Amino acid sequence: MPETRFLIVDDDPVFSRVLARSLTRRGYSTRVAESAEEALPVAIEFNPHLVTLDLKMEGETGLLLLPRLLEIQPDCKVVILTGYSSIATAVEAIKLGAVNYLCKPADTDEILAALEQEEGNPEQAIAEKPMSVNRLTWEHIQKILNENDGNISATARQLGMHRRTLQRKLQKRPVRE
Amino acid sequence: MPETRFLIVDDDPVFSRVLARSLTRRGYSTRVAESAEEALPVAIEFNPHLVTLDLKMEGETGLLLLPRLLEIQPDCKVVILTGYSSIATAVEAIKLGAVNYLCKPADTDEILAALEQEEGNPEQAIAEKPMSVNRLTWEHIQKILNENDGNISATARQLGMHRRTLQRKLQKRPVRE
DNA sequence: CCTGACCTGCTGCAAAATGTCGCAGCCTGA
DNA sequence: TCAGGCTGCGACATTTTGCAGCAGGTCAGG
Repeated sequence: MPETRFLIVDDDPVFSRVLARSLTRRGYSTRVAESAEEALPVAIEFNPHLVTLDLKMEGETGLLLLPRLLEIQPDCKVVILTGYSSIATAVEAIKLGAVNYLCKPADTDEILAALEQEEGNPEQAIAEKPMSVNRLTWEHIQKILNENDGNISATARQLGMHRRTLQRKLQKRPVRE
Repeated sequence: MPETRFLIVDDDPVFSRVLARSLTRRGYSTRVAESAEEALPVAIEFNPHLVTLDLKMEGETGLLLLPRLLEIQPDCKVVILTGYSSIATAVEAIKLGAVNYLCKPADTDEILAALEQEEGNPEQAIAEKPMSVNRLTWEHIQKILNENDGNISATARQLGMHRRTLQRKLQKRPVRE
């Protein structure tokens, strides 16, 4: 079988290494880029079929890289993989052409499944429980932050909360559950 | 100006009515459907330009309705609007062709903004203030509390917050801001 | 009538989150 | 180069929580 080239874009070396090993063992040819800036040239040269892309990285965000990646490699499948997930960025990512959006931690099987999932299946189960207040708050913050292009000060003002507080909230993980 | 037809698909009559009034006041021609089943014939006859679609409804889910709606009206813009949001369904919805995905509670401005976002509308009258986190939280609490017939304990459980905390919050004002 | 299962209000305390100030470094447009 | 806006962060006084309990009330079944 012809090799399948897999590009991992993530600034967490530990995560990247583990994933890369796991993929290599499954027969993929893998490459790792540790930032959006680094990823672009690698993508041009490596010409990957599949990509996992972290959103929150040092420097440029993955959301900016995504369209450029697809411009270069229109056929490659990109799955977003992030620890700071939110509906707002998920919507953005899918609109920009990602084939799926996963929350870390995600194991290799999940990632591959997400990449291979062809068309949307409307079967999705809908959560029976309403969102927790914390979750709702997180989603709202992400959404407004997004609208403000990541400007924390402006977001805090609109949200009627102190910049310091927003800052602290953002450093934490999104609400699990 | 030619009328813009707006279809609201939601099984919460209170919500639908409020939204419909608000939209009518802004010059839209509105119709309401209370279930996915009911929405289809209405859509065929009404031929809407814009749609808000609730995911979790009695009977069929909105996610199943979405593709059929777009089949009938390929040009209409659908925004998903639900209180039971999740990243998984958000991804699905966007893949299936929704232009956006919002978490309830969302006000009329948000909904319209979400619908227009896609249009490459460079204008983007950005400014309407988004809801403050506190207000959002308050609205959400009220809604869940309502669904639970005022049962504080049950509500607290669903909301993932301590009963005592909910209790204290409820004693305070309805959020000044 | 008693009992168990829940709800509700309320008190106290310790832990965690927030509101405030301030400072220094960075950019950016004037 | 300067003014002004953003960002990260430290420190500290306040508030807001999470938790554990207690007493009373309601309701359904035994």
